[in-house]
Amino acid sequence: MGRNAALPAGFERFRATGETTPDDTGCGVLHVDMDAFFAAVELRSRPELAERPVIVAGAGPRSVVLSANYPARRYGVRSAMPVGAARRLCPQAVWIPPSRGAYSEVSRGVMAIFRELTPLVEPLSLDEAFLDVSGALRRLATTPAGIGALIRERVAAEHGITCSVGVARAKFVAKLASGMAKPDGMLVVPAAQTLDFLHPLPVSALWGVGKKTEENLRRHGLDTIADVAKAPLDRLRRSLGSALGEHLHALANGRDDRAVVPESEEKSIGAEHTFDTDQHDSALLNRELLRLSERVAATLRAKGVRGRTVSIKVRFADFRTITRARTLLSATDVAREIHATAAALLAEASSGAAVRLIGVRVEGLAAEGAGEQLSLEAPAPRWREAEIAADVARSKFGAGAIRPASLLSPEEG
DNA sequence: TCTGGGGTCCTAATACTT
DNA sequence: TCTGAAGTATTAGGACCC
Repeated sequence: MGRNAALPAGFERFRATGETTPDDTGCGVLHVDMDAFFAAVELRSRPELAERPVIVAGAGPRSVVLSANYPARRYGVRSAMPVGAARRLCPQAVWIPPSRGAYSEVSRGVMAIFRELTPLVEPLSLDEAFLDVSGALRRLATTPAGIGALIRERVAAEHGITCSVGVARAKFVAKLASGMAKPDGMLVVPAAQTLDFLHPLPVSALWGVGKKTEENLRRHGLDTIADVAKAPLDRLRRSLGSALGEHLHALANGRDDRAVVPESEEKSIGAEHTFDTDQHDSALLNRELLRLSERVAATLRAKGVRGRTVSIKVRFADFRTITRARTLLSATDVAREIHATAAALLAEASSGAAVRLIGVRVEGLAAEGAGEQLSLEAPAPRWREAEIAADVARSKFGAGAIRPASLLSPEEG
């Protein structure tokens, strides 16, 4: 998926083909990105649809497009587009509901291929990853572009989907390159030509520049990456804040020494739900809060972590969004506790306005048992044991096997 | 067009501690 | 006891990513 920039004029020289490959000396970073990932996985079992526009999206009236194959994209369909808009652009498309388990499985297989080649694999999502291959070149007796070509062959042969690869000296350049290589291609940006590659591109190509920052930069007369590179650092700091200003200035000048980091600990775990129609009923909102708390708690327990801060998110009918958070005395992975805190936060924040979306998140995560603190509050172990028993039952008999009694109890409203 | 669900990071204001 | 400064934690909101 990712951001797809069409290959600008003159950039064909960076493309690696069967015949020619640009100089990849010192280009230790690969970015690999599956092409139209969810749609591609679905098409493996329905190859007769390959030439037709195919859209993967949920069924709800407020769903958005999760993935669209290239025939659908020719009609202007993009991921994250509301389904209504996609249907108007391409009424003849074939619609497929998402099958998340299948995507996770293919993702695991693809990541396993990467890890056979180098231990330095940093997944960014199910369908893309950075690889640092600089330490693997001698062992594999090849070049970075050689590894990229090998990955493309193996992913296609073993998983029946295509991917695109960017090869560069720095992470964000590799990421840009893979986006421009799409679909089913590979771009190599020679280290010495990094600035030639970057500078003609619009500021929106920079990783971290979205709609707002692009508007801000353009308001200041900065349209291309070259403009940002030449702008005085102080001016960027003033208009963007010090962190973003310094970051973008460095990127525009080709400086990005962020390493490829294989393992990173999760900072938060959450769940949220958008209602098909806006809701006023506080009892219904509270029941949804409990359902989401159950999901979050189950995920926390499955990952062996607990969190100290519970936050809720409420999006009203007019799309105004608020968040409220409360930090507990000790970390928890118990749905009862998460829900009690979330419900209190909702009661304090609620104005009776119609609610479009509600969400629960637990932050400040630490491994189970790490730095545990004695709590003076009523002990939660009983609830925790009950919830763990429910985890076990669900894993044996399916997700619907256990309905939390508390979902139905009158005291919950 | 009418905007999902999972996250991360940054900033600014405020609260708390020393 | 009051006051201020400085450092840290918490909270809220926003931008961004896939």
